[in-house]
Amino acid sequence: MATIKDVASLAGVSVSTVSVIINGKAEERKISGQTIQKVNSAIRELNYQPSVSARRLRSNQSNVYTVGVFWASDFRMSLLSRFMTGLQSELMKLNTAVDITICPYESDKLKNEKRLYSINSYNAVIIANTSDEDNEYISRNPIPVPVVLFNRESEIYHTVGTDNAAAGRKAAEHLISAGARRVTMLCQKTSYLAMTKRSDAFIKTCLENNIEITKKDIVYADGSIAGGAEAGNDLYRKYKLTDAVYCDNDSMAQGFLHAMNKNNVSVPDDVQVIAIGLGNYEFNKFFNPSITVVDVPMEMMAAQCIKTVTEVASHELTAPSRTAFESVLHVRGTTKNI
Amino acid sequence: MATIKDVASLAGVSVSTVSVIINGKAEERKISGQTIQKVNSAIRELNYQPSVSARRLRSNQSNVYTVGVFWASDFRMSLLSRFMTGLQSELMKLNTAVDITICPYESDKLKNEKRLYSINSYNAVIIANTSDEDNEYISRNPIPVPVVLFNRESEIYHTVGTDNAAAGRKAAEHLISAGARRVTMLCQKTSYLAMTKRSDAFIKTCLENNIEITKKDIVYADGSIAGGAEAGNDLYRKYKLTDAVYCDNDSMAQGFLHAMNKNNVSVPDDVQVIAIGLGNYEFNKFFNPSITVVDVPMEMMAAQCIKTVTEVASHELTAPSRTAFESVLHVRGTTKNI
DNA sequence: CTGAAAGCGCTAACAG
DNA sequence: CTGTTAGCGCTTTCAG
Repeated sequence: MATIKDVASLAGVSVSTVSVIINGKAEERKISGQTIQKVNSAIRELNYQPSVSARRLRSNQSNVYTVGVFWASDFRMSLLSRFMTGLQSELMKLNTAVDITICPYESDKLKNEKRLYSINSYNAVIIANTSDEDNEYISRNPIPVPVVLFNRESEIYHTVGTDNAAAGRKAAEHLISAGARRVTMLCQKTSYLAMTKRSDAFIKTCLENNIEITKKDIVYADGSIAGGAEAGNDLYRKYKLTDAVYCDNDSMAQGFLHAMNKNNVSVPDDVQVIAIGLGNYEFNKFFNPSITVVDVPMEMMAAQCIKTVTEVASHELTAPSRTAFESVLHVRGTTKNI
Repeated sequence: MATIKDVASLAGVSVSTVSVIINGKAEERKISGQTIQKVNSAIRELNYQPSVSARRLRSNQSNVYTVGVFWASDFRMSLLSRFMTGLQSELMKLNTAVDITICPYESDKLKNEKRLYSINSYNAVIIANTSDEDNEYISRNPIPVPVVLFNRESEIYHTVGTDNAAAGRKAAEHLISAGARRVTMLCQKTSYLAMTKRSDAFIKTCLENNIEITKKDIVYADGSIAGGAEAGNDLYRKYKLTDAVYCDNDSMAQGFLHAMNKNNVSVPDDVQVIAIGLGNYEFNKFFNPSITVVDVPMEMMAAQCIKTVTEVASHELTAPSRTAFESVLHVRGTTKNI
């Protein structure tokens, strides 16, 4: 990367002249047109980019606290909005400037993110959506800046999450109280801790109520809306529809409901549906039919991430902390009200 | 903001000692436990934060290009995902490291964003969702770093957008070809250029086809799903439902459709609905009923923002450029197929 | 075991 | 009209 010095020497002038020109003060300082020309062509030739770091440092405004948010770049991108909304609400309460840099990463490839393992990138990082493999990696290879892990568990990092087991249990309890007898689980292909916890609790609660869930009752799909629709169509075609379906996320539920609608399967009369609410609250509430969810309070969790980050920054927090928020059941149109 | 120097003098040691300790090399360098204690308590007392700028500068291996994305912090936050997906797809093609910092701002208050008017914050900025007022402000007060304006117009900045007028026209043409005779427009309360362009073209096209749209045919709502639902319920209660409704965004359409569903109004038999597709493509496709939209290619536009930014950076672009992508009509279940 | 000092890229005060 | 230079906060090499 070319520096201002390189530009200066190529143009045959001093650095300050270059600086003056770059910052649009050429007129004011009466730099000759010729010099401006020389400098500009040097800039172009070297493809010079001013260094923001140097400028920030110099301008003493260097104390912007910079947080990197590592977020999976797949279909979970659609959950980013809700997270950012939560972050923002908390950031507004702060009187310090905080820069939020989004670092999308490929699932299972968190190890390739050099910015995670450099002290030169961010003051702190928030890591979300880690797969089991990613989690394993970061637990073995400590990250050199403060970390808040989102909805996962860790021995060495701060965590902010929800009571995933309770969420699975709540979903099962509601389905059972609504009269479900045979249940199908719609899960995401790629396994991660939060899902495992929910699923285990769901299965356990069902079993306690004499509903057995075996391998064949679990369907794996892409975690997207399209994935849910595909699974729904598939179950319908193969006459495998049970009287209740648990979806490990709301996107799949939306797709599933679309498939039911297309196939004239009545919800909740023929099939009841409950989902874990990860996406936009309104999407579920206003879907046709409106979807019963155990909502994960993403905004509160996001806000807590910022709180934790600032507490760490102010050295109030030393040992890894864990904060969990309760998920909340919203009974709506896809389950029966008995 | 305390610096490493302050820490050093409070602890009564040298800067380098502090640095060594901070970076976990105390063992390696055999710093005495006592010194470590002194330094750590000084750090805590002064609430010391290492400056990322200084670190980045020093370790000039990471001369990261930093782009600020200014995005309205209201309900449009839900559109951020789609934008980020587009950005990311383009960033991955690059071989340079680019940091994307999200700067949420309050609509009409862009003028308060100091980071926009400082050369010390970002190498370039992308500005989205500007209200008319915001646009007016930034056109009068030139921003000192390269700017790409998203889906707006400007004399002085680069713009990336869509053919808004064409989008409005396409929506009208489709509605007309589907047999609409009396049309209601559902628009957002806060006016902004893209909406105005679409609306004007929509109205004009209707008029050309002998459908007159007067003030009373235009309903203003909050641009959210809830806003659309409220407007839908309101129209129903007041017997003001026409045979076709144009929604200036898909969120409002979803809410509107929910209201229709609740009130047992059949879509598209009783009311046809078409929307401008700003949000997630899948949400509209898999909604019940699936929604006919004129889709704004947000991902492509986002990708182009990055392209433009890099072209500006490499000095290929000098005069303000404008790039526009075509919106595309997806005929689905909320309009009749005649 | 600890400190002095150079230098990352940039801007601005001051000097010619 | 243009150049010299100090210094922003930090890390690291080299000397004690």
